[in-house]
Amino acid sequence: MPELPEVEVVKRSLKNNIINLNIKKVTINTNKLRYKINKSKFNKIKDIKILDIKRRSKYLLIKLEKNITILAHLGMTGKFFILDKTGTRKKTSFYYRLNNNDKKHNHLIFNLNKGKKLIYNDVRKFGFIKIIASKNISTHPHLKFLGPEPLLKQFNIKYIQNYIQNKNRNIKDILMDQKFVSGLGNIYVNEILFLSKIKPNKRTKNLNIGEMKKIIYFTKSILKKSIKEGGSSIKDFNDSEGKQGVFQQQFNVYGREGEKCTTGKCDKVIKKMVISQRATFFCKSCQK
DNA sequence: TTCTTTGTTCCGGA
DNA sequence: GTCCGGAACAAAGA
Repeated sequence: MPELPEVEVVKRSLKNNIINLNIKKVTINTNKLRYKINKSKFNKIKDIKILDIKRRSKYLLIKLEKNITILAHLGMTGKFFILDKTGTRKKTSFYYRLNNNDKKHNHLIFNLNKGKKLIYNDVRKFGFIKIIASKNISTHPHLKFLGPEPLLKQFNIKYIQNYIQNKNRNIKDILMDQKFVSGLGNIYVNEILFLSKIKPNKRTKNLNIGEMKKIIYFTKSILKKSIKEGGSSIKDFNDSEGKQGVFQQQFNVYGREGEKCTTGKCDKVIKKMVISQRATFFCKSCQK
């Protein structure tokens, strides 16, 4: 369930660990992830240096020399981790929920110089990795229609007002729509609407300015907080020793069906229902 | 065996 | 043509 903050955390970790290394060889252990893997394209990235790592929405962009970019999406359970030359997993923050012995789901292995390996592991294979031309990134089908990054200034009141004009959708649906704003998933949208005190099935035409302001404020603040904490939408975040992380405890509504409302001013219980095809948690009393 | 989980895409009806 | 909601899809664990 990596959403924007988790992908950002992975990006930063990779940036600290593999930039300026060369790709020596790529071992591919599966025919397809979300999409069929084009093995011949991966064969062409031998002896090419990793220049930079970027993020757009929930996509990772590993920029290589020679106008090549590795485009990766983690899907539900995709993760990257790094092994050093002794085969020890590097102590970085981005390999949650990973069993050391789980070689079965190590689908791609990038052998780098200095004996390092970058491994893509994905239990459910809903993620994907593609090789694309760097110069075509903004027009690539996966990226072309993405809405603004929620942490940038383009995500503001005027933008929201303009976008929802003449639309009759519920606010949860539109926040999860990557064309409207890119990078939010089910978990963060549940949290944003709880903090904004707006019911998830509220029609966007019934939102007032104050509510839009709250959505913007809490979207930005919760994403920033989560990035700072190292990514929190992972249910069972483990550190390198396998100890459970503290972050999964910090959701206010997600996964809290039947528990007392966490505002502290309300004695009602968190309800769960399906809205926009996804598990939706909310407080009937606090969210209007 | 069925249900659940996710982001993304596609399709039918209005 | 456009908008909206629902279904489908991927894989695996409970």
